[in-house]
Amino acid sequence: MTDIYQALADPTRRFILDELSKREGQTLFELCGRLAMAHGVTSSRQAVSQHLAVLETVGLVRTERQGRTKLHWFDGAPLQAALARWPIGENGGDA
Amino acid sequence: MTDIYQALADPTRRFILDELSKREGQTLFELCGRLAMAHGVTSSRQAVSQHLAVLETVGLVRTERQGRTKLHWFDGAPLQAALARWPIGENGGDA
DNA sequence: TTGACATGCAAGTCGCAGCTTGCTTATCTC
DNA sequence: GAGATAAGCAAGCTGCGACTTGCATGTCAA
Repeated sequence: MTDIYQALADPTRRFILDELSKREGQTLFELCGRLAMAHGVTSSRQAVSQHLAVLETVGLVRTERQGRTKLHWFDGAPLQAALARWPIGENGGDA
Repeated sequence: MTDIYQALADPTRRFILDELSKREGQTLFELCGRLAMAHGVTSSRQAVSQHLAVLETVGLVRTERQGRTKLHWFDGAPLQAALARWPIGENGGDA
């Protein structure tokens, strides 16, 4: 339903990826705090949770349950495939 | 208003980039035809025009007027910056 | 077991992106 | 100039995505 491009379209989700790429294995609560601190994101816990679900669906975030907490990891692999779709940088057309 | 990630979120806009990266300097009408042929995109001329405006705003498409036609070029440079935001592939965390 | 903590689920609301419709502008040909 | 072609503009409609609200589930500590 949701593809990786749509997942990246939301600013909050990009901030989440920022935080997860800086510090892996964060819980939902930890992430909410860091989003507020670093990016001024005031989203509620549920909102962040839904964003994480989207990111997990498209493979940008991997998760692991530990007791009553859920840890989240960033996975940049899907980005490579997504952006390899078009030529980057040099396309000696008119330059 | 619109950033590059939001610009990439729409499937039709991605098809437009596909076509423009395959064949540069296309007009709006030419593009509409190719979108229909190659991707089954049935969007109207106005819809495609609006998509092109978005792509031009974020720098993924460059244009040049020639008389009563307007030619469009794909520019992949903004993709590079968008990519560099997160680590791709190897991030020696837990591997 | 009880209470507190961390997360999940589901329905409802609201705003905006994408599309259409109709008209207008600009350029070329005759 | 008149007509045809290519594109631009603006207002209105509609569906979907992001958020909230309320409650349910599951886990740990006492």
